[in-house]
Amino acid sequence: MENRMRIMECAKELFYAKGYDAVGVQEIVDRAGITKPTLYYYFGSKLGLLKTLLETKFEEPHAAVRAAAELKEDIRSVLYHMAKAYCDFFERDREFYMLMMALFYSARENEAYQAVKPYVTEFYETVVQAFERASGQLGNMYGRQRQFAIGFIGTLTHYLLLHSEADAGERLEEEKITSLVNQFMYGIFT
Amino acid sequence: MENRMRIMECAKELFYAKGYDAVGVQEIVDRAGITKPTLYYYFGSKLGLLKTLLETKFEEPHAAVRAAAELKEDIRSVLYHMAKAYCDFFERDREFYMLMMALFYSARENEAYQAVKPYVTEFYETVVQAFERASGQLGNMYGRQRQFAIGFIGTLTHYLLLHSEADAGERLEEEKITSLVNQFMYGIFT
DNA sequence: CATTTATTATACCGTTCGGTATATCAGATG
DNA sequence: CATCTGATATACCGAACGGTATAATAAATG
Repeated sequence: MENRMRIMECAKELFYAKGYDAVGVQEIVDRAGITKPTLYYYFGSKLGLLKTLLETKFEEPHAAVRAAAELKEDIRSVLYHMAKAYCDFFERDREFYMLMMALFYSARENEAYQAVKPYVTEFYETVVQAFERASGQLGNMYGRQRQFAIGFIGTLTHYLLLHSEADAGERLEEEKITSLVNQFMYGIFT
Repeated sequence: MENRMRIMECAKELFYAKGYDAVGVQEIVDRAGITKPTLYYYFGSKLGLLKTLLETKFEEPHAAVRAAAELKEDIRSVLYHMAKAYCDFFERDREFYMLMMALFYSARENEAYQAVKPYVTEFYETVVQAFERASGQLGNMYGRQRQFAIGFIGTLTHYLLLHSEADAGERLEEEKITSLVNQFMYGIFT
């Protein structure tokens, strides 16, 4: 059971750094200090390893975002809490977060994309629902809930992507999150 | 020379569909109806093929966005024209656009990411400069040019990503672009 | 103590990987 | 016609790929 976790951790690091397809099973087991049959004993296949990794690490952060999305507060507060939960997800395990994003943006026919898609879709629907619940506060949305959700997630994910690139190690400041949410809510003329 | 172009086209389709690492050179030459030495004659390596592909297909759309970014009009108009040029890029060759995005979101140590990074960075700086040029119109930006650029690009790219997923073939409506730009400029309370 | 069960390693499978040495072949050039 | 040059194919390279048959080991169980 200890090896099982070490394998997942090593796989995460390598998938993050080099990409799912570019990493060989041999490389993973070498880093973990075990041999191939051990990996196949626990996960059955390279893809099974990826799936287990996603399942294990996704649930908790997603629950946090969902909790924020379901808050019975005004939309400003909900958006802020969602953004906060999302950034916490990023902060808690940047490698896993970046790995998920890379997989989601990867080729549609690739098995790694197929594996991550349900998780990201579920997350995305959570945000759409938050906007639907806020219909009353936003005037007539004309069915723009999806568009808002896309803008919101797009702004956040893109910011985190470029933040992790530029300030590799630095903490994400609270006020930066507020500023992003404000920009999203009120636009750029403020 | 005809083979050269066919190889690039086939490579683009396969890289888009399955991912750079997941596609073998053999697969590319099979689809192009030629053999490996022909590919290596023109491009030297698999990575050389990718680099040539990016160089060949990036310049023109990027020039269009840069032209929009340098318009001497008010920021609303500049943003609209940039968004329009960007979406045209997407429309002209969705596969190539999606391939670029996938590469940019892929693992940092991966050679495919290294290959695409300079192009996306250049594009990104173009947008940052558009916001810098508009400083006078936006009040005090407090150095938020980068943040604005990130939000702008993030909203656009994310929208195109999910649009291409949902409405695979459908044309991108003009008014949708306007709506996105408005959302970005004025926020969601309108 | 004997047996079972979970876990791990040795050694190997056939296939595919990116890449190349060499030869051919067609068209242009002297 | 002879030669040269650009373009292409045949056939191959060693290495790495994902995956597995088999056996050993170690701890728990009867």
